[in-house]
Amino acid sequence: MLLIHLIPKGPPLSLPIKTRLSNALKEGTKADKAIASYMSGALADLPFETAASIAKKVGVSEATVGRFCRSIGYTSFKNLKDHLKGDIADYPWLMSDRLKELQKSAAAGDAHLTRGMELEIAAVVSVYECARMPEWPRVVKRLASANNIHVAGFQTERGIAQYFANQMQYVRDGVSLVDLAGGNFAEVLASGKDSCLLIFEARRYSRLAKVLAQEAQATGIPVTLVTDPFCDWGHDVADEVFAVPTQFNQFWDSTAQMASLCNLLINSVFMELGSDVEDRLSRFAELYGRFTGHVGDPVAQVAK
Amino acid sequence: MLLIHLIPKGPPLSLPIKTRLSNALKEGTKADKAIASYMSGALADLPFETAASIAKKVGVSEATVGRFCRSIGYTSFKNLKDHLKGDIADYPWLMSDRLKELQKSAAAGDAHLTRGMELEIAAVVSVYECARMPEWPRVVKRLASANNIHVAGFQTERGIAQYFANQMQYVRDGVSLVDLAGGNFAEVLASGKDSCLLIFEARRYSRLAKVLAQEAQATGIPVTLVTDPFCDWGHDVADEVFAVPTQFNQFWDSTAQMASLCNLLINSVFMELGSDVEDRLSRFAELYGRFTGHVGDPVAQVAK
DNA sequence: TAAGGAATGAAAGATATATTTCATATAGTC
DNA sequence: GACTATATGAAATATATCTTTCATTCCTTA
Repeated sequence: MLLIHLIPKGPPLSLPIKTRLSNALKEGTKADKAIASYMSGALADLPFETAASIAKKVGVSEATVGRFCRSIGYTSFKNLKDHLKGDIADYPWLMSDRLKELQKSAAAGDAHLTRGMELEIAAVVSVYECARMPEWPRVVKRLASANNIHVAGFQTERGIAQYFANQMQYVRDGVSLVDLAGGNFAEVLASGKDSCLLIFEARRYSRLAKVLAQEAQATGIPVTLVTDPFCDWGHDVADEVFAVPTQFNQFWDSTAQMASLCNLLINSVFMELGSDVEDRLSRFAELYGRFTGHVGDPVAQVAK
Repeated sequence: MLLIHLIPKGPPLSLPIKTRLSNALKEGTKADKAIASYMSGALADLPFETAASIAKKVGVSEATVGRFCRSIGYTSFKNLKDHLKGDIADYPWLMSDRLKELQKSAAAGDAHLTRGMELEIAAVVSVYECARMPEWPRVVKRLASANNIHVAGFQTERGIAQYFANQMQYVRDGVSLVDLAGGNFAEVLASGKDSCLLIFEARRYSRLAKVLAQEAQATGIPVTLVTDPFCDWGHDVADEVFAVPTQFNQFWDSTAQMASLCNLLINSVFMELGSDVEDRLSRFAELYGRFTGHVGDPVAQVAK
């Protein structure tokens, strides 16, 4: 990168922005690549960004963003945005445009897929409805205060359970993923008074989930169940049941949106714990070193 | 119009912008109407405009544009632009009563949450856009035909990787989750010519993902990377990169929507494999007995 | 058509955003 | 490993953008 400012350096004439970005992706400096990479991945968001907001996200300085824009041929970030408008005028920024675009291409190919997307969006809405249910705060309080949290998921839901457990472990101690290695659920059932259990279940693949819930409840451990809308036994064996839609026009059910619920739940617990958890995250940050300096990681987020 | 500034006057919270504009078009003052009219006609250009630029076009003063925005419920023109991003609410299938209900209760409680939901919905759209990218069919073909599929995810993404692997295992043979137990990636790198690698990564928490990708590519194994939009090294070490949004107004990033991409990918592979996989699933169904008779499980779905 | 209230624009003030400078860090070269 | 050139970030500066104040205009209504 040159030091002479003010003069756009890059490809002098109007190449499309995408081309410029992918050139920078190959030839640029480290920071350049980072910026170019983010920009090309989030083209649709660019109009809403500022040099500073991008800088923060990719972890470089505001100045560098400005310099980068000059290095690929614009005079400034603002200038880049201006060109964005005309340069690829048909690129959709507005969600409604993006949806139209998808529907258009669906007409050619598979409308099936677009219908699936609509269902999946509806599922997201459902998930956020869960967060407004009267039992939600109760679950959150329990997950924040209990001594032990056991998280269970079998078959295809094991991944979801693990996802939840892994993240929750950042937020608090005493979170464990229920393991079947021992052949029974001793770890859960013997874990003392102040424990609770969160089960992810769907498709009735696994009888285990029901058995576990029953036994836990018999032992006096509160049970929260995240399942699909077809589960008929949930309310009998769980203190709270959250139903997440799973049918999105795909060849079989998808429990993907349970992951969204996971994060929502974790976020609520984080809020509940308040500053306690911040200390914890700072300690983690030191531990891992590599956390620092990136927005979007716990420390940076908590700090703000 | 009131003279009290600072307090947004209009419909208190999250009605779609179009609705607000058309209300203003009926009820507003002369200047309001002019602005509303221009804005609704040029929604797609708004991100590039400033209060001043609109003022000039419409023939009012800068101040009036600001006041107008406040009168329809935003705190400023900039605030209006912010809401434009990810504003999906005027899509008929989203105008479900449930969504309206949520938005209403958002007025009472946390608009924050509803805003997060909108962002998450936008992420779903992004995911489905991935499925229309030119590299998508290539990845699908590879995942359908390769001898071995290695799936990797570290730290918080391990759960996602597991989720994908577990489901993919129903669809085809030779799917394995990369394990770090051995301390290296021998299992992947020594797995022969016809292998491929799918990595879930985010937040730069894990250097491992990059190392793995590099080594795999050096060995001639095709690498597909699913990551967040902030990954700056993806394009260097992966044959295909899919960026999934991760920031939903929560205290840290959420990679939940990667799970949605997982299912989409699995579904595509299923389609690619066609009837082969149906046989496989039937065999599974017999094996597990308990599958049968339930809507939403593989057999029932495939049958229909 | 005069009076009062609301709406508006001009300009000053406040804030946000971008650029430049300069000191430091980094990468490449011998 | 020292030298050079480039790249980078922090802080200062400049610029753009938005908000507020206040005087004026416009509208309504008696």
